[in-house]
Amino acid sequence: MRLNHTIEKETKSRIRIVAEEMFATHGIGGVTTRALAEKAGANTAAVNYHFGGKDNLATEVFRDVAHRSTVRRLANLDRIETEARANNARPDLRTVIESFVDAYVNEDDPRTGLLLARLVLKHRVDPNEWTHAVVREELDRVAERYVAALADAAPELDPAEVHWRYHFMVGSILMTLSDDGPESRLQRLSGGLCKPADKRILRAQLVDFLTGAFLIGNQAGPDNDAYPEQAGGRSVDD
Amino acid sequence: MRLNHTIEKETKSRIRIVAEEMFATHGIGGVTTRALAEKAGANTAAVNYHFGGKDNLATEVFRDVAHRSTVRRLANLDRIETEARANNARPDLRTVIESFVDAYVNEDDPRTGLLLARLVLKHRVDPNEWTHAVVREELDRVAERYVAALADAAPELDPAEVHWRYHFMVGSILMTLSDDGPESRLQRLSGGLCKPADKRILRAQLVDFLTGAFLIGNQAGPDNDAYPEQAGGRSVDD
DNA sequence: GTGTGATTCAAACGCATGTTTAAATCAAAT
DNA sequence: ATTTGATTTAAACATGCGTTTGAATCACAC
Repeated sequence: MRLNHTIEKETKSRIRIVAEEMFATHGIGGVTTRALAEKAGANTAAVNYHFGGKDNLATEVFRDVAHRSTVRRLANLDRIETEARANNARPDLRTVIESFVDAYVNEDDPRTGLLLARLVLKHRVDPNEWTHAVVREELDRVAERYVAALADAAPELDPAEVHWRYHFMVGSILMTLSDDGPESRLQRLSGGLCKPADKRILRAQLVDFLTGAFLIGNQAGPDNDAYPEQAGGRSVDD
Repeated sequence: MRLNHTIEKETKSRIRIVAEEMFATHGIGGVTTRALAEKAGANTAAVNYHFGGKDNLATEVFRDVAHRSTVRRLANLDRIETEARANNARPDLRTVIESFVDAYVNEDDPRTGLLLARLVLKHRVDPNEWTHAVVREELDRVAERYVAALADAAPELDPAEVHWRYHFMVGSILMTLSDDGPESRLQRLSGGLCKPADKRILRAQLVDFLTGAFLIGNQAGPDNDAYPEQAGGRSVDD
């Protein structure tokens, strides 16, 4: 085995670090083996030599990111629930939501949330062997625990409603995170009023939005089902 | 010019129809020229002959879908606002949201919403010349009009907040639509409790969720900023 | 029928990308 | 110095894709 104790880091480590950085910046599909190797100062073949292929590298990177976020969120939930039990109270809805959002939107570590968004969006747009594996094996646990916590914090909602709203919540968070950068649609349409890059404000806005969304009291208005008409009037036979 | 009045439709039309169908089913990146041509009973070269390339075909299909939905939504908004003015009242928040959701989630035409979701998600995951053009030229108008209508219907929110929440709303709708099919994460995690394929229920759930999300009354809880700690204990110094 | 322009077709092209190969290089052990 | 096994390298390979080509075919006008 090579024991290079010189200044330069091991090639494998450099590739791993550059990969995470590039996946966050350019998205998963936007990173080629060649560009990645070049930026890491390594040969193209080194990626396959050390990781056994691009997919394995991506799996490793995203499994790690997902795992870190999962551990942190489960710990947060544990703390919140323990604290609530100590007070003989239900966990506070806003607190639960805040802790969830915090894992994605955070001034200190904007990359983790962005990477998670990239992962899940890629899994949605074109699912994969490895995206499937990472999502199931790393993210499912968090979802289940949070659904339970939300059900506990919002006891007026029945179980199905909690599931629906949890997924709506994830959707709004992920789509907003993927709207980062100077090309941001939100920033453009708001005429610069909203800056998604400011994670502090983004987080506050998300928490306000989502807390309201989980509160009950949305009795159907008088004219529900007011939009049955459809463009072109297609029939319902497909 | 060829004037084929026989039973079989023109090749161009067949390609166009099959393209829309396949884009909805497999996503934009999941459709190859070859597969498309085969399913349309045409030669691979026919796609380029009739449309001048895959991108042009996609542009045409999605511009059309986006345009139809835009026209319909603007008409709906007009009607709502006219009706409100006639009653000397603000437009009803729930009604506005309902009309927005309706364009994406509808029992009669599930494909339009799915296609719109595919378009915007593709634009997010890897933006393009043509996705950019279609989004800007067909969807921006709707966004602006709806932001205005929502601001009118929820006067307690200041303009920036309305923009934020509009984009959160779009996010939850699109992510949910892209979670269709038997592989649905929502369906799996809810143990079959939620069926995204049932557009009727999906729409009702979305409207409930979003109406709550646009209501004010989310004063920050007692322990706001309760999650400054970050994995590794980073500080909040930016 | 013949000519004409539009359309269809099988085949090939060009390109980008992930991967493999086989030789060269390196660091450490002997 | 030699050997050894790990690593690095340039180059080639394999594949999937959108696209182009040039000949064949078709519907129609004359």
